[in-house]
Amino acid sequence: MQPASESNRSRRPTSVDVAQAAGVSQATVSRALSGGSVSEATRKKVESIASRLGYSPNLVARGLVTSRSGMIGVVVADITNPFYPQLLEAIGNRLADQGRHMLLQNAASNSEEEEAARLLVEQRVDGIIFTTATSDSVAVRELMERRFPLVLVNRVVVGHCDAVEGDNLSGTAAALDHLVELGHRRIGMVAGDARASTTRQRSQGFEQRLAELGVPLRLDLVRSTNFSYPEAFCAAIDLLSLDKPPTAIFCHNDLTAFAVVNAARSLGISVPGELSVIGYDDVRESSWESYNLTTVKQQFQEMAARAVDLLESRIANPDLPPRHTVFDCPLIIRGTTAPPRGALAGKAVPR
Amino acid sequence: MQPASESNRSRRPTSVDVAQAAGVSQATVSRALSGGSVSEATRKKVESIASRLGYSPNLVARGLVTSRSGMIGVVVADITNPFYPQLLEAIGNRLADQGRHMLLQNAASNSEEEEAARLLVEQRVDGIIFTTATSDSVAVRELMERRFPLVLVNRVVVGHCDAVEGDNLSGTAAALDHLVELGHRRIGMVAGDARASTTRQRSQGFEQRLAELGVPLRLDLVRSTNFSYPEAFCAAIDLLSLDKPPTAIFCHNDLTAFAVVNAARSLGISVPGELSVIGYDDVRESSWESYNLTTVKQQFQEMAARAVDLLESRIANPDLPPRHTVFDCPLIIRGTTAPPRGALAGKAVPR
DNA sequence: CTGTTAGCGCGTTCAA
DNA sequence: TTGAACGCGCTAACAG
Repeated sequence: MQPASESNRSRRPTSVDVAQAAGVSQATVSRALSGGSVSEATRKKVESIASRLGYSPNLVARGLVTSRSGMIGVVVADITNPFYPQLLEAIGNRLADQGRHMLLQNAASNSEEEEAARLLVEQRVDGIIFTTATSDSVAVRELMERRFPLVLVNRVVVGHCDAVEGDNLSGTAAALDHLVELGHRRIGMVAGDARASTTRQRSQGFEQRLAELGVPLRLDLVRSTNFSYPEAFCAAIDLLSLDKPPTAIFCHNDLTAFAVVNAARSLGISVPGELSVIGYDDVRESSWESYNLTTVKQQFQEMAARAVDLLESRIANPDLPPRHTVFDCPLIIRGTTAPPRGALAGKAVPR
Repeated sequence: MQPASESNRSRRPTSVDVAQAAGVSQATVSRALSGGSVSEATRKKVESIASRLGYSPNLVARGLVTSRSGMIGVVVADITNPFYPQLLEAIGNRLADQGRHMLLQNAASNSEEEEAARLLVEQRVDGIIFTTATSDSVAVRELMERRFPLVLVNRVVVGHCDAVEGDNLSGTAAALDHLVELGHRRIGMVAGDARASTTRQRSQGFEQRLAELGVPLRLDLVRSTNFSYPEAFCAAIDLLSLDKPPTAIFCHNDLTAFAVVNAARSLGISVPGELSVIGYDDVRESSWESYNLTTVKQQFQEMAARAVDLLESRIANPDLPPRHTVFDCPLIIRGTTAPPRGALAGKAVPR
C-alpha cells in the first residue's frame, strides 16, 4: 500500500532535503528559517515545505557551528529536598522564556559535583548554575579560572563569581530575636554541611546574635548534618534525649526542621508546647497544616530569575565584573514557635 | 608575568591541538582517548598531553558524527510533586551508571508537553522518558509514528509503546479492601486528571472493587483534580462540608492525600478518628510522623531502572516489539486509616 | 598501528 | 537576494 519511493523512512530531514524540495540552496533554507534576508516569496515557500516535511533544525549541528548549545547546566545537591524542585521550577520557567533548556545534574558529593561539571562542559552547555558549591569545590574554581560562565545560587565561594543568595545573617537574627522574645534561653541548632557558605553564615549569625542578645551560646546543643532528613532526625533525637534538652531548635533548612518536628512527635514531645522549631527556606510544605512551620523565607522566584539573568548577561559578555545579589530573608511566623513551657513570655509582658 | 605566547586564552583545546602537541595525527588522538587500537606508548603520551592541556572531547561534535548525543530527555508534569523528584533521582542514578545525562523538561499542560518533546528532539536526545503522557498526547503519538525511542513511566496510551506502570487495579482494590474491612461504607475519592491512564485505571478499580464488595458507589463523593495540592485541598473542603461527608477518602496520589489530611485538620476533623485517608505512591514524606499516611506503594527504584533499561534496548534496537512491565502496588498500612466513628469494625469480628 | 580522507548538518563568509 | 564553498570538532572508513 505504501509507496516504495520513500527510501529513507526513519532518517530525519535536513536543511538539504528542504532545499532540494524547494528548489533553492541549503543556505537559503537556513536564512529563511532563522530570519536572514530572503524574499517574502521564498520564505513562504521554504517554510511550508519545511513543515510539510516535518523538518526541524538539528541543534547539535547548529551548536557545532555557533558554539552555543542553547543549554544551561544546573547542578543540585539533593533533588529530593523540596527546596530544589521549587527552585528548579522557577529556574526552568525563566530559562524556557528565553528559549533555553535545562540540563540537570544531581551531585550529592564534591566528587560528583566535579563529574557533573565535567559532563556539562563536555556537552557544551552555555553556562552553569550551581546550587551546591562548597568552599572546597574544585569544579567551581577550575571553571572560574577558565572564565566559564557560571552563577552560584544560595552559595558563595572565595574568589569572585556571580552569585545570588539570601541574607543569612539577618534571616538568622530575625529567627533568634523571635525565639528570645518568646522567652527561650536554651536554643539548639541543627546545622547543615560546614563546607557550605549558607551553613557558615547561619552558624555565624547564630553565635553573633545570641551574643548581642546576651543569651548564652550552648555548643552542646548544636549538631551538624548534611542537610538531609535522616541525619537531622537522628540529631534531633539526640538533642531531645539530653538531660536538659533545648526548648527551641533553629534549623538550617525546612527539610531538617521537618525532621526535628517529626522526631519530637515520635518521642511524644509536643510542638510548640514543649519544643519550638524554626526552619529556613519556606518551601511550600511548610505552610501546610501538618507542619505549619515557622521559618525564614527565601525568595525563590526572585533568586531564580536573577540567577538566570546574571548568567545570560555573563554569557553575552564574559568580561563583566562579578556581581553579587543578596535577597532579604523575612521571618514567617507560624505555629511551631511558642513560649517555652512555664515561661512568662520573655523578659517583658506586653502592656 | 604570564608568557604572552598563549595566543588563544579562552578557546578550549581541540583534538587537533593535542595531536600537534603530541606529534601525531588527530585521528590517533581520537582513537587513543576512546579506546581504539593504538600502541601503549602513544596512548600514554596522548593522555598525558591531553590532561596537561585540559582537553576534554566536544560531545557536540561527536554527536554530529555519531548521531548519538548521550542525552536522555525526561518530561515530568510537576516537579514540585515529590513523586517526581524521587523518580528522577532513581532515573538519574541509573542513567549516570550508563554514562548518560538527563535533559529535564517540566511540562504542566499538553501544549507544554508538545513543546518539550519538540525541543528534546531538536537537541537530538537519544530517547525520551515521558512521565506525563495523557491519552490525547499528540507529542507521544507523533514520536511513536516516527519510531523515536521513548518509554512511558506510570502511564500507558492507546497504541503500543514501551511502558512501565504500577498495577493500579489491584493497588486500588487493596486500598478499598482495607477500608471496607475497617467498616467504611461512605467512601469518597479525590481523583486525578481524567486524561491520565493512572486516573482512569484507579477510578475504574474503585468502581469495580466497590461493586465486588457490595458497597454502593457514591458519585457525589467523587471529585476530580489535576493531581495538584491546591485543587485537592478545595475538593476535600468541599467533600467534608457535605451534610453527610465521607468517612474515608481514597486519593490518587500522596500529594492530594496530604491536601486532604491538611484540609481535614484545618476544619478540626481528626484523622483517622473522623476521617480515614489513603494515598498512592508512597513518597518518602508519607512515612514521616506528621502524616504517617496509609498509602499504596509504587516501586520507584524498580520502575526507574526498568524504564531506563527498556529505553536503552529500544535505542540499540528500534525494531523490538513493544514491551510493557507492570509492577505490584502493595498497600502500606500506617496511621491515617481506622474504623469509622462508632463502627463495629466491619461485618465480622475476628474470632 | 597509524595517517589521510570524507563527511555529520548547519551558519556564514564571499561573489555573483 | 541568492548560491557556492568552507569549516565547526569529531568519528569512521580506508590505505599504508
